[in-house]
Amino acid sequence: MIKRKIQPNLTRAKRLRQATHERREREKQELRQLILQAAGDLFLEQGYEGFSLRHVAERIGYSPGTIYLHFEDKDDVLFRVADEGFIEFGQRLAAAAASTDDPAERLRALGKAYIEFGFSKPAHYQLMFMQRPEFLMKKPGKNLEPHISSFHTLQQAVEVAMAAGVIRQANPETTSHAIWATVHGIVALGICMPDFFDKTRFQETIDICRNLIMDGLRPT
Amino acid sequence: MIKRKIQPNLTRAKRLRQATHERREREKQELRQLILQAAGDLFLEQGYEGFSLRHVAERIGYSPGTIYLHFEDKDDVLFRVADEGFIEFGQRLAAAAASTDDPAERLRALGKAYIEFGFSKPAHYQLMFMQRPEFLMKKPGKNLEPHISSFHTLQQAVEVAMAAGVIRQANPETTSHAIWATVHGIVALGICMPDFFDKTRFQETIDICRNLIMDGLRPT
Amino acid sequence: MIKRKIQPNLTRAKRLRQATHERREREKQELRQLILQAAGDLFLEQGYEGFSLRHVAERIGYSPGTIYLHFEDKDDVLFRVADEGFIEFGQRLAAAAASTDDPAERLRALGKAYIEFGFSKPAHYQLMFMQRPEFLMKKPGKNLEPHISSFHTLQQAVEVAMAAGVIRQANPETTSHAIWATVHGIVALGICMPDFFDKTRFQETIDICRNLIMDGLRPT
Amino acid sequence: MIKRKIQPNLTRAKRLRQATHERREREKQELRQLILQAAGDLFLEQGYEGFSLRHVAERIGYSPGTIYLHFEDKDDVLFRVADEGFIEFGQRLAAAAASTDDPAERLRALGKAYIEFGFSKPAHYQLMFMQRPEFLMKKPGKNLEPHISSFHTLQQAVEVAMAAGVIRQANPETTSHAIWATVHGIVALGICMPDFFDKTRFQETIDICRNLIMDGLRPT
DNA sequence: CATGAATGAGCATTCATTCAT
DNA sequence: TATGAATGAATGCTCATTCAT
Repeated sequence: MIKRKIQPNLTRAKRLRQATHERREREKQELRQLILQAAGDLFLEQGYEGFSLRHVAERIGYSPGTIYLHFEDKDDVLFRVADEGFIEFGQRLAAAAASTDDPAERLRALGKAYIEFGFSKPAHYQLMFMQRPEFLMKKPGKNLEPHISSFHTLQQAVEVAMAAGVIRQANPETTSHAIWATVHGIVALGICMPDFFDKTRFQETIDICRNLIMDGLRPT
Repeated sequence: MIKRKIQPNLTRAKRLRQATHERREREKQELRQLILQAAGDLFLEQGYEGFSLRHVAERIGYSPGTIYLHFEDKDDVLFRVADEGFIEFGQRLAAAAASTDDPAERLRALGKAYIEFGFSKPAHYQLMFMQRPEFLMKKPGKNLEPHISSFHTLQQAVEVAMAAGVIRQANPETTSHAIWATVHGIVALGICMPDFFDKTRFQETIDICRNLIMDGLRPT
Repeated sequence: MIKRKIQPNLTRAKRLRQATHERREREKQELRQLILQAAGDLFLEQGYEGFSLRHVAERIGYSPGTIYLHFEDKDDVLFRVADEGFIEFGQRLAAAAASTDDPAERLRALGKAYIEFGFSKPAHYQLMFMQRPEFLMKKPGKNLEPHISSFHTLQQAVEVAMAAGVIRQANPETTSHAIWATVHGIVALGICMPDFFDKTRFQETIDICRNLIMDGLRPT
Repeated sequence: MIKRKIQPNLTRAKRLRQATHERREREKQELRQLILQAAGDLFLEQGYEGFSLRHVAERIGYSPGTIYLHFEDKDDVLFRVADEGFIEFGQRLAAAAASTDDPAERLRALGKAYIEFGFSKPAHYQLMFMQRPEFLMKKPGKNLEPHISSFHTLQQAVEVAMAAGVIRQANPETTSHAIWATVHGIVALGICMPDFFDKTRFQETIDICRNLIMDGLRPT
């Protein structure tokens, strides 16, 4: 009798604890996201130099110490911001690659996706490829793909395009790197010197670059 | 008699003062150069945020205040580092342009010079085109050409090449920008991720990029 | 049963938190006061230019940064010192004005209070009326009276005395200013040149000044 | 023969040396004055805090070190600025005292002169009586009257006025101090809070103060 | 006499990080 | 889990002063 009475109680307590734990976990993740969000914003507004954990904390209404409950240190915050960027970057590239079966079209879609990512998340882009390039090689955690793997999508598309005779035969890796350099150049200049290029003129420059790649790699 | 005696004395004194002045001026310039040199080195080693005037001073064995005898403030030091870069950059491009009369060859020479500059002066390059892009638009002093004028050389070469039918007709400005973006991409990646690209593989990538430009712009 | 048990616990916790919060608040105010106290002392000892936040911090045994947890910046510290002065100043004048109903006596009481304030808080007085006179016009915070309002007490007493025929009819504002100037002169000299006036002689000088005002303003 | 020839030569040389020495002395004094002039101006513009020898030197186009050839240190420069002030102050008071034989009129003239000095040389006045009051007691040099002696003029006028029955019998020293305090109050407020008192209103305040003194001291 | 280079000390301020509560 | 107080180190910059030339 006593058991029966207690057992369900225990179970209920267990469930409660479970639920509490879940809620806490969720809240924790939410705060984590809040921090990363604010960090990205601040980084965009103030640049690498002006970025400080104090400001991030102030912006989200928490004390500076709180951040250390969710991240190891300042560098970890930055790395996680970049990490988010790499995740979205990978998704966008994957989506672009999957959007068509035509090898040439796929290359164009990848370039477009790359550039759109850069301009839609300039803070992340700078962190990922300009300010802290070592983040690219760092594994974000156990059992997680390294950031660099985002580039496999591009290299695979290049290999397919070569096989299909759309672009000339060459080392697929260096060819991918050349394409990467070109789109990176476009994005980097566009982000760093927004005043130098006016919008319509810049789109024209992008178009030329795309032709550069597509025509320049055409089989002879 | 007296005159004869005194005159030479005066002249000698004059010469001495002149010589002293010249020596001082030379020493001053040397220290100025020393500071800029150390600043560039430090910038390269520590990155933009790790860069501080105190470290520069320490490195050259002077007190922090001394730097202010030669430069207005921290930003002035950085700007002068960039300025030096722009001067050499302009000279290298000009030399490349003058090295041949063949329009296509000239374009290749310009690209080569650009890339070589970037890799030989990576600290300067980062400052000029990545960390402080506004330096590009700033005039270094009265009666001095603005930094941006370095690009005229490229644009002129593009115009000549178009006129000669070496590359396809298009807006010369946006075409130049596209070429710039491509070479910038190469240099930027190469500087930021030296570990990612090994040397021989990277030269291959550069070659592909050059072909990209030359073939991609070929008249249809 | 459970409820009864938990409720008191919650309440106790609540009380604890409340108590903690109050203690912290108290400690915070105490440190704030400690800083202001030390700042006043240091200001008095070293003068305006010798005053530095570092010294204040050192004197109270805290690190310089700590001061910034309690005040915005150096100027804020000085302003708050002056602010404290203005508060006490206003209180003393108000008490003096309320101390008697006789208009002439009230004027005398006000002068006495003014002078006593100046000599009891010389650091504050200097800040308020000599070194940073602009503090007089600055409002110390939202919904708080501006410092200048401390003078209304004097002007009102002057108006009352005029109405009562104790002092001659004239513009009450300029008359107040003249009285202010006289007492300010006494205090300023007394503070700045403590060695010049010995105590008993100085009290005599003060007496003469009081007579100056009371007799000099007597209706003709 | 030889002697006759040489003697005049020597004399001429002597004269030349003498003349040179005089010119140098004159130039030296001129530079000294230039420094003091610039120091006063700078002090007026920038206040006590903002005053620096570097700025003085820069303003007159000399190097900072040069000032040390003419003054002992920063404090000496300030003292000499004050010294100049005391000299002019004494002269103005003396002139005012000599301007009339009427004892009452003389007191009025002295007050007027004091106030006019304060407002015509506010930088000097502040240094002399507010920022560095210890300068008042310091002797400017051997065989030179101490600054404080400027006040004898006032005290003598007070004694004469008392003897003539224009003001009431009392200790002449403390009576002088009371007068001093009143005019100092006027000048100090007028200098420190120029925005607080508008011009015409302030003249009225001055008038009241004069009446305060003249009427307040009238024999009973 | 005057310079100009140099110093060393000092200051206001910011920040990443720690830790008791 | 979160706070908030505190620190210690760092930074850009200014200045009085010295000294060889």
